[in-house]
Amino acid sequence: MATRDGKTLLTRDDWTRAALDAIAAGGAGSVAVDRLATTLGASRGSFYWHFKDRAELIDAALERWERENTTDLLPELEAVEDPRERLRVLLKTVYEQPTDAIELTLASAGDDPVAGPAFARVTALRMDAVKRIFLDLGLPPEEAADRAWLAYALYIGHHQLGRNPAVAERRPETLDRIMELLAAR
Amino acid sequence: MATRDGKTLLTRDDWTRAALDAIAAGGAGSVAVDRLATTLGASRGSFYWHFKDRAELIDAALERWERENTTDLLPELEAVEDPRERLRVLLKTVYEQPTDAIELTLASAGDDPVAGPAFARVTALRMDAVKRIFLDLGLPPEEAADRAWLAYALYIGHHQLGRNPAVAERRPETLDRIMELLAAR
DNA sequence: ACCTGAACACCGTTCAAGT
DNA sequence: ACCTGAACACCGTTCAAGT
Repeated sequence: MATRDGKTLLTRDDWTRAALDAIAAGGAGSVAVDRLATTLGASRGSFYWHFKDRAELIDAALERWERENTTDLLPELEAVEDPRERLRVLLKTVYEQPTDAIELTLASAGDDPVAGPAFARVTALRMDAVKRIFLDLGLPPEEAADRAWLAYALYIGHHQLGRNPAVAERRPETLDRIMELLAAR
Repeated sequence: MATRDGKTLLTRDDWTRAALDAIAAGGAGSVAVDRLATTLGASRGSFYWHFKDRAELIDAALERWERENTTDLLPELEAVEDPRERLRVLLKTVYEQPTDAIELTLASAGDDPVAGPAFARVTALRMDAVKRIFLDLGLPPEEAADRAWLAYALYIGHHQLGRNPAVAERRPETLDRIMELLAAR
């Protein structure tokens, strides 16, 4: 770790980690170069040596999250042989975990030039995994694709709805019935 | 219409309409008092005579949208007697209409102090209407509530996913199969 | 009653100058 | 190679002063 006058020099990674914390705490909108600089004990100017601009910082942060939360996790799920069980594990995990703020940032990203591409990559990987479940259940490809869309839209919508306390009260206590419906032949 | 030195005096409504346009064009984040003032040919200071702050402006804009897009529209849907047909009409409308930018802003609002309450109100009204469809189809209340959650989460997720061009390509061409699944006994 | 204009704070971005 | 500090633009908010 390089230093100067007893001060630790900052790395690109330091800024990225700080940005990811900020996103988790308050969404992409709350990433402020100014605030991060103060937190890290550097000047705003310093930031621009490591990154082209604010967008590049957010992109780097989301890429890191993507690796840790999707690319590295999917193989674990795919290891579950029985497709019905795989669906159950997936829904349960999704349902029980508190809503991840970064997940929501991505979901709201749409065609945003910064977060949009990250959202598209993550969604493609996951929706394929869900479709495979339905294929393994014996459904024809078209039907499997439809249900993957339904299931993934449910996932996104579920977390979006859960964010609002008043709305969250309407959430079913158990996903059993929904799970049955999704897996129906 | 009051004037002074040949200039039209602005009303609260003028600011609200301008804000709604801005939200539709770029989400709530793109509502800038500064820009609106320039557009309307007034100073920023003038704005603060009509509104307490920026949040109050956005709230007023969303309330207007809410009236025009939910409160006034639901009775029309409820007029459809046959619940199966009512579901079909609802899904078709939702599916065919291009994604409304304000709809997305609301969906991403979560527990945001400004847009959150508007989101909660709209969601409650609509989810009740969807639940009534399933009740009318003869499902028990619990089951009807579950499916209303599923259907509404699908709605939210569908539009969220559709925003991203790469993701939107995976959208099923027809909702027929999903409609069948949702309406299944 | 409604508006202006100056002031202050916050933040993104650039850049010459420092070590 | 990495950082500072000043500069500029953009924007939210306040407020004394104007009509």
